[in-house]
Amino acid sequence: MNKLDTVKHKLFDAYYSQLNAMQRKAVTTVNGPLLVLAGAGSGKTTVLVKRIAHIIHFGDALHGKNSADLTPGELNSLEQLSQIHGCSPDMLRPVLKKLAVDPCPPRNVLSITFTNKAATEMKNRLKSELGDLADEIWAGTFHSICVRLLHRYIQRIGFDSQFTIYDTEDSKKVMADCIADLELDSKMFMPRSVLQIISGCKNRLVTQEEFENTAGDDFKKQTFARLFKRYQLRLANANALDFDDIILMTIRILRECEDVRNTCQKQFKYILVDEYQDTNYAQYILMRLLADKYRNVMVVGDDDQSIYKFRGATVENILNFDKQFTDTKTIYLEQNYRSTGTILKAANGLIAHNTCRKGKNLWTERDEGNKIVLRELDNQEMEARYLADTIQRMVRDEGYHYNDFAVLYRSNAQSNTLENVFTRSALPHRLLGGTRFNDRREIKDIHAYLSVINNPKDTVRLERIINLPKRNIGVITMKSVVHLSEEEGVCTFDIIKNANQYPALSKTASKLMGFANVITELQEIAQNKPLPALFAATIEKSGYMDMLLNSTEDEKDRIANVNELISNAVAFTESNPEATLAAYLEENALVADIDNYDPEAGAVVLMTMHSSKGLEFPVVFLPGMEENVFPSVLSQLSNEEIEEERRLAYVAITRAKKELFLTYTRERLIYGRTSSNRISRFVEELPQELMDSTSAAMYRRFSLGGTDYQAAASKAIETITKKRIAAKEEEFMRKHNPHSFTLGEKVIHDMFGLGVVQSVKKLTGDTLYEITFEKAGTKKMMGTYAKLRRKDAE
DNA sequence: CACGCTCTGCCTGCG
DNA sequence: GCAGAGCGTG
Repeated sequence: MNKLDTVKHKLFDAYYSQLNAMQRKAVTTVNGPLLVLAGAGSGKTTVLVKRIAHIIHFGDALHGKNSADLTPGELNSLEQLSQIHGCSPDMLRPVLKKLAVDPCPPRNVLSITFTNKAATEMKNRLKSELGDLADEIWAGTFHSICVRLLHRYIQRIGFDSQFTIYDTEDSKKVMADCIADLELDSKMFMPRSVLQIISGCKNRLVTQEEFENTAGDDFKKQTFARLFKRYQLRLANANALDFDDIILMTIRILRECEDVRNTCQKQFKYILVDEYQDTNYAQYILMRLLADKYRNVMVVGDDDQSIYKFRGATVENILNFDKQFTDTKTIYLEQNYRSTGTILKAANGLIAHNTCRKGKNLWTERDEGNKIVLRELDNQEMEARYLADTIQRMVRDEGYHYNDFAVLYRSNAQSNTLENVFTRSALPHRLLGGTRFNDRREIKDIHAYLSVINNPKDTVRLERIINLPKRNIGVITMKSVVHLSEEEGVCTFDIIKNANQYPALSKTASKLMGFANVITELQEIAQNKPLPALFAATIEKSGYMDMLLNSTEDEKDRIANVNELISNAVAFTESNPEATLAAYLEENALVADIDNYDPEAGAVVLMTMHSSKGLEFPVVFLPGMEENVFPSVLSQLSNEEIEEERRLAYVAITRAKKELFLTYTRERLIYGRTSSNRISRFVEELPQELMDSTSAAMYRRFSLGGTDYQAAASKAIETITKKRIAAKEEEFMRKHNPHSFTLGEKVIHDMFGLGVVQSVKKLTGDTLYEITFEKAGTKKMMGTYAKLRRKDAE
């Protein structure tokens, strides 16, 4: 190492004296692919922020080649500076800037996070680190970044740049319509599950055609393929994208348009992705497409905190990163600044039971702290009371505040009892993750009006509001409207506007046109007046407010929420110079949560373990540590799912800074019936010496008493459910697919008579059967062409 | 076309 | 135990 290098290292070590050696390494390694495996509470956000600042101020100052214009005198003065201790970063920065190698303009840095919450935090911290420079950085969620790009380029693949974004509920509505279109049994094909399959395809970049090709003669798959196609068609007609499409279309543009790809690749010289364990395949491809020119891509994540596989995340992204990007440097951040030694040991002990992991061991300089408390309670009511009492006691005797406590549970259903008991005990608490403001019915309704005003092609939203308030326009009328729109090739709104021109609509024409007039009138207001006025007019002229006011039920919450929306419009107009309706709707489509978790609120916080990711609390309670609750019954099928649950437990445990309480009950109400579950395997997997001894004794007793009968019972239930599903599928196949037969089935052929299926060989697009006929011997024939009928043997 | 009754299926959840 | 869907009736 030459003198300059030595001096540089010393100076940067001083500049980053607040960071540990590994964090410093992550911050200063800026060129080339970099994988940072950051354990819980290891200061990864700090690393991300400092690294971006480093890239902007100094470029690759530490490892790049400095232009050799430092005089020996300058070098000496640098060396002297490096020997002074306690130089503040503000003093060092101007000096270090002279050593900068290709510092990067902020507009060429792309920082991707998963949630809006994380994005906001990132932006705030960049702002305080970099001041106004931060405004130019491309920082946001995958979706917000893609939407920005789509606005610029989506017309390149034949879409209108004024697209609408459909949320999950809209998508469900579209899918329900598709299922109805194809006259399918709605019990066989539930919108939710079909959408899950389509989303899975999109996440893995499987196209409709590819999916269709793999379907073979599996009728169910074929039907999914048809629904997939129909769904996309309906979206396209409504000029709408679902959440997955936002990523997908961006990829399509980058793949298909070389010039756009080149522009983007040049634009994003440095790319940083947070929570990389939560990315799916499509997002990986997107990142690749953007990063392929410079390959300056850093991903940060923790394979042990991957808890979103169920929604398409593939932990393989983080596990394989170093194989996908050659000469990746890997840095482990294993020093934890959050939890006590005991809590960390518990977390390490638990996660060690997982097999598929990179392997990482968190450590801390903090002291051991208190043992983990485990308590058995009679039922969920007692459990909630135990939590309330313990919290009250700790506030009274140990100087804690209410906002020091978090209660984390596996499923939202558990929150009910907790909330009731806490309210009764006058314990200040806040419930997170219930119905979000934007998900409330009345808010969705008004947003639907606004969406239709903005994009009349938006049939889904149109159907939502056309009879709300009641205008006596029913499903039948809308069916014929949709039918006409398909026939005439005009959008549904145009049909409604000119309803009197269609004989089929003669009965309801005046009602339809009345509705169209309201929308047209509001569209004019949208053109000429500011947003708050438009919102007020929409609420009035639609008759929505009157509907609420005249309701027989108490709707004061809804009225308040609707009025709140007008204040939102005022706030939006004030903070956005270009406060168009389109901009408002777009922001609201992407902002899923007005997540105002306020640590200062002076209240105990209740939320799911999932939504606690990224947060920390001095004291954490984990109620419901029972098999079939946590791990959930529904995840007991495969080891993979159990490992994901275990990671969830790891996440939950590592939220705690000082104290951790685990509770389980002898009995619990699940789906309205009492059940008794044995203690969670995750409790048994914790090192016993870390547990509070009094409770450990109790635990052993219970554990020995409780055999696997419950597991056996739930297995049985699962088998029954599976059989029921299988039976339904079978019935469906028989009904819809007369050319498909199973092994051993009796069939009738027009010429050969009665036979038995000997073998089934699936070919692309058809199936080859070998059938032994009573009279004609064994024949091979294709399912589609042979005139085979099923012999219903009952 | 609206209302009320019965039946079913149920986790976690970012955009 | 509860919400949402489906079905039958006024």
